[in-house]
Amino acid sequence: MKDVVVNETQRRLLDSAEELFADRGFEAVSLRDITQHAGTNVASVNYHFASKDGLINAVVGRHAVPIQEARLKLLQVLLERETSPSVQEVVEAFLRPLKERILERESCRRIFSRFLARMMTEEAHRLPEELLPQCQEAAEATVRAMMKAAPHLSEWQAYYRMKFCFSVMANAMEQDEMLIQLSGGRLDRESDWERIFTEVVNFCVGGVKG
Amino acid sequence: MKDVVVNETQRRLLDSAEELFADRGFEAVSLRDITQHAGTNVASVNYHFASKDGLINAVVGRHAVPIQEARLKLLQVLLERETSPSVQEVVEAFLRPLKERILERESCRRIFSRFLARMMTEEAHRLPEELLPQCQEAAEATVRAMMKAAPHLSEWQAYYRMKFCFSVMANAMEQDEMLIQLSGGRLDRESDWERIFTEVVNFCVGGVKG
DNA sequence: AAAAGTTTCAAACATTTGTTTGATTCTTTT
DNA sequence: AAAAGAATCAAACAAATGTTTGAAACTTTT
Repeated sequence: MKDVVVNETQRRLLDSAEELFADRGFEAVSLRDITQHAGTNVASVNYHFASKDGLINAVVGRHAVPIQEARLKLLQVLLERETSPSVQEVVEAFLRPLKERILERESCRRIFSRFLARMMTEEAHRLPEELLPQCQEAAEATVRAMMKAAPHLSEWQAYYRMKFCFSVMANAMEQDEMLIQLSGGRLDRESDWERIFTEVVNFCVGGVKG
Repeated sequence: MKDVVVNETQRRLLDSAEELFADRGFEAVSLRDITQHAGTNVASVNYHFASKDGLINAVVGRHAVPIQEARLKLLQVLLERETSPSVQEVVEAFLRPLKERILERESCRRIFSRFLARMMTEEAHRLPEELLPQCQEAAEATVRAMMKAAPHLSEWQAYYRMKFCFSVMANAMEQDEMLIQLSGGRLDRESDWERIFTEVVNFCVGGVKG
């Protein structure tokens, strides 16, 4: 996963793709939409990223890589500390890096939300190989930290609860469109991300302690 | 949402579609795949369900309608009772009907998981109109019951926590493919649904109490 | 049994999509 | 400045998809 962008065209393609994907979803955006927005030729995507899938993975990777790095760093601090971490600390180490990134770049929220959903709509629910090792590493660290914080959990339980935490976070990242629709207008569009994140953490901490 | 299937062809189409969609996802399955599997003509889908989307909604609706009915019935019992329900009771009323249905018909699990993900990959994250009123009704009842069980929650919080519960349930319903991949084989394929559901409820109860 | 209706069917339609090609321009190396 | 390599481009490719059509077969009503 080399995230070094050597070429200006590559950067423009990534930026355009990110913007359009975030807005309309991966399938709804054609290569022609992207290249037009980026002011390049249709062939440029295949030249620089091998395929549309390659482009999607690159767009996601640009966020995922630094997030996973930050996540791992925070978790390692907790793991190397002599005193056991609290559940709250583990959950925050797991979720904060994603939250921070979203604060910096709003499109990251919608890209991730769409990317995760996309994994589920496809035939097999699999992470792209380029991202897998880092994800595994972070997942293992999270599980280890979680078991240190809540020793009553089995490894199986810890994996599932990590997954649950991630589910909550992922779904919280979605446009709240659906919640507005479901509440029939009782909920307005005014939910700021900071406030939602607090709810996410509270829910997950409660859940992990379960 | 008329779920009365008058026609034999309609039933065959729904059954075939459900099987194939569950296996491969909505996009990956073509109308030709479905009609071939059902032994009907390509045009039959458009004749009986107006469009592929109509077919998808009908497949989902066949499960969603009875689930929402059961959910509402359970919640109404809790709401009409003089003593306040416990959080556990509310969470179970909310999640059990879905779980039971999945036990009866396994494909329901994968269909729902895929359907929800599909909503998120699409341009706007919206429920189909046919399903909306029932979903709203059940959502409102859930929120009311949840606020009765945990009076410290605001309406805003209750809506979000309901959403979180649903997220956890929905993601738990996925193939655990991803978790196996993430754990690098430490988790085997042996996670039975009953056990997972218990975890889901525990997590959600902890989360709602938060 | 004729008429009206519903349902089925083979075939065609109309687009759209990601991808490849092969020539051309630009950049770097020798 | 010549040669080699990298990047861009217009155009064509190839294949799949949901949808429509209009006639034929079947069912129900009169």
